[in-house]
Amino acid sequence: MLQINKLRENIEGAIELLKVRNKDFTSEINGILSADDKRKASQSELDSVLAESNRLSKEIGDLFKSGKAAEASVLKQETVLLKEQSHALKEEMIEAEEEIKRLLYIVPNIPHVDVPTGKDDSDNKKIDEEGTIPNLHAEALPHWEIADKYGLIDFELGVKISGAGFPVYRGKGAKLQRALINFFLDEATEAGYEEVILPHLVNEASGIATGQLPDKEGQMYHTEVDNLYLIPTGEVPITNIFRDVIIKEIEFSHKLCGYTPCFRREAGSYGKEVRGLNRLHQFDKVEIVRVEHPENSYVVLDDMVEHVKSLLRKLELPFRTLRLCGGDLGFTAALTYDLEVYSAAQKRWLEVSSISNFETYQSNRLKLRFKNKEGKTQLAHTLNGSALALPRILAALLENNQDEKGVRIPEALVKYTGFDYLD
RNA sequence: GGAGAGUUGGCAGAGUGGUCGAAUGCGGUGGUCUUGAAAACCAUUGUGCGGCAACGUACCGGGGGUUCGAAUCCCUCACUCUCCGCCA
Repeated sequence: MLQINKLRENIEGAIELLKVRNKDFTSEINGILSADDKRKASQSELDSVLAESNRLSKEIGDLFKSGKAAEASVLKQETVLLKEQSHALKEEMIEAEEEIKRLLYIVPNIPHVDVPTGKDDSDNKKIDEEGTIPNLHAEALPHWEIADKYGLIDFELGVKISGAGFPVYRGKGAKLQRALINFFLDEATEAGYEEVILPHLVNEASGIATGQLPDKEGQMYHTEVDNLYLIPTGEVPITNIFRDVIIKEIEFSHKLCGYTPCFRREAGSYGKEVRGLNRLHQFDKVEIVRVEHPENSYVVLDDMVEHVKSLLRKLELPFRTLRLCGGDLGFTAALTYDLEVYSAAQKRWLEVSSISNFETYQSNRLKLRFKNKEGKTQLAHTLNGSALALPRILAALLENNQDEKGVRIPEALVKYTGFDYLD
């Protein structure tokens, strides 16, 4: 959520930048500011009432000790009124605080100046494109048919065990999956990220801190009995490592990576968009997360994009980089780059990574701070990205590398798979 | 799942209802001493909110209550630990 004090420094500027999201937040922001004024006013008043009441309590204590019970009970009368006042003021203050919170939860992050205008994903700005799109032979198949033909994935079996969107990987398909996970983790570790293995179910506080709750409750699977949520992305447990943490400035930067399965309800998805591996309820992903000094975070964002690009190059996949436009930018992000690979048989670009700088939007909810040079606590910047999400990578690998007899495994993966060709 | 114990500042660990934001030790930071370091000694060292500041106020797991006054008493929830049971 946004920082009220920062907002005050440039109210018009914030409203202007938010317009890139195709919505006017003037009334919400004014609401926040006036509720904050109200909060301050009632708190000041409350503080002085409490100060008076504390003073009286001390006096009463002293009087009792010196045996002046009669005088003490006179003072007691006075505290009754103060108590009533303080209750009323506290209620006022809490009311204002709740209003602030309610509004802060519905105002998204302020987009970076570089965020292009646009309505939806068709307006995302292409930054670059690399690799060559393969010319497939006449009988080229989409990945779900390849997966079926060579016994790599059994979608029907997944339906039997769980339901649609829960594929079963078998044999070399499973091995390939594990190879990709190991490859991504090794590459991230090589790049200086510390690997972590974390819980796949998280509590409510974690969901709130990274912004999935309360706004996107319907996206997550929820276990009623224990009140835990299945993670929709590794971002949630990894970033929550830093909840309620004050780090020392010299401890920048933190670089973490982790493999997790991701669980998404994807309510409302249907049709060819969700065919095969395109959209699943459970999928595997390696996530990279960074906690950075505000001065460095945009350099770091580029560095993360570079890392992901290097993975795609090693996998020999054609890809393009997009800067998300205001209409497509996630709620909590200030700037996001998407990387898409070309899936040659489907003739579609598939999003395989989304890399974002959240600036202080997430850290404000996380209470993730650092001590700056003046010794003051200040919010750190958080960033994360997929490096990478597996299913669509697999889809592109299968489709792009197929020939009449089978599928070629890219060189970089062979030491992980132990085979270089699927047939 | 059953029985019991506990939750205090970065950590360890005191705390009779008022003088407790909280002893003490360790750690951290600054300094003295030293060629340098260690040791020793001195000082300092939680977070939020309001305030230019002085200062005020809140926070001793969360929430509620009793009281003029709660870290301390009561209720409730969560979590942790120990023993027993079950179990990969």
